[in-house]
Amino acid sequence: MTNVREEIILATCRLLEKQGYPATGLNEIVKESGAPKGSLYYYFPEGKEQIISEAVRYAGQILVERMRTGLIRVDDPLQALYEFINHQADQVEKQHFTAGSPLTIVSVEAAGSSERISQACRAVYDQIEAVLQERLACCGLTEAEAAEQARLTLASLEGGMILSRVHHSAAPLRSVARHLKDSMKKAVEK
Amino acid sequence: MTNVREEIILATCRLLEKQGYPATGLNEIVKESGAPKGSLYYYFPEGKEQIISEAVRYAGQILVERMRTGLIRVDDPLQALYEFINHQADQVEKQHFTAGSPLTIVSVEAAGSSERISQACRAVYDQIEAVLQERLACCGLTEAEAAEQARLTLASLEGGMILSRVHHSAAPLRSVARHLKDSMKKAVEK
DNA sequence: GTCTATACGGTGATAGAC
DNA sequence: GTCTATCACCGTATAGAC
Repeated sequence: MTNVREEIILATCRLLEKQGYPATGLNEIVKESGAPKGSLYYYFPEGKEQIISEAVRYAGQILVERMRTGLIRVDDPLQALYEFINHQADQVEKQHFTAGSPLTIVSVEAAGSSERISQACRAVYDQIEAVLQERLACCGLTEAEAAEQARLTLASLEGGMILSRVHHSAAPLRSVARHLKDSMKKAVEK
Repeated sequence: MTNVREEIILATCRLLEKQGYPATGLNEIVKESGAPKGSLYYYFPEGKEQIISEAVRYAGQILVERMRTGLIRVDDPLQALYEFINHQADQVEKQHFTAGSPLTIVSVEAAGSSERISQACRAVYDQIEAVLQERLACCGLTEAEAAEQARLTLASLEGGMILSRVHHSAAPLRSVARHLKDSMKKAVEK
């Protein structure tokens, strides 16, 4: 992958987190990336859908990897998850609450308009659930229980991101972190 | 409020749930509403931001009212919440997973671009939290505990809506409903 | 209140020179 | 690989007749 191509993807990711899919124009991407104007359709001959799809995959890959490594840095899975979400809250706070990977916003926007982009989003979500499930299975849950908990964790996380963004405050995300730790601890102990 | 004005608001709500804020054009609103072309800027002289803001407020009002009445139809607050979320899941299912009030998508999209619309979204979220908090307080929680649970419930709900939309399945939302009932029951009993 | 016409800029996309 | 020019279309918004 050449440098220019990657710059375009990175710039697209940044713009998507802030503005979403329809609001992000190709001209804007060119400007933000600093790429030569003629390069867009050279590297992405299938146009906007291709660029957005690849950006979602790219950002998703990074997020999944960050989760995977983050969740094994601490022995206790629940404590690890707690710290990971709080770390996410720190990041979002630093970036003035416009951040959190393009995933949330793009998946909602593309659900009805682009099957291609939707599919890219779904793939990332599935990976995230898989990572969570694998890590939560270490708590002594059955596979089905771990899968269920993973999905619920993901839902809370997404909701927390939204509320933090809307309220311009990291508090909702931190509430989610605390609550998930406590409630799952009880679920495991029972 | 004249009929035409209301039709415009209603049409805007429908389009917003499907497509979001930047993807919904004024021409599209005119067409969808069946309103006379000349009426848009007559009823909404401040343009697009005004239309969207009012649509968010309108849809939010309906949602809040539906929650309020839904949550008191059953004696047990937790059971009432459970049934309400499942009812939402039914609705979303019927509308091919493009529905769920314009709130989620617009709040995320407008967070960085329109303070006016953002504020309208925040106001609705605050009302929803208030309704939840009031109802959950009946479980014997302190006011602070009820507020915290209300926020967490809202986060799970939002996340569940997103996942259901992305997966074209009501399952995530139903998981959220079940889990909230169970986990809060334990929290109350302890 | 509503209609038509239009201004003006932006959009995604393509063609062809270099 | 990149640039420039250009396409047809869309967007929001406004003006003025009726």
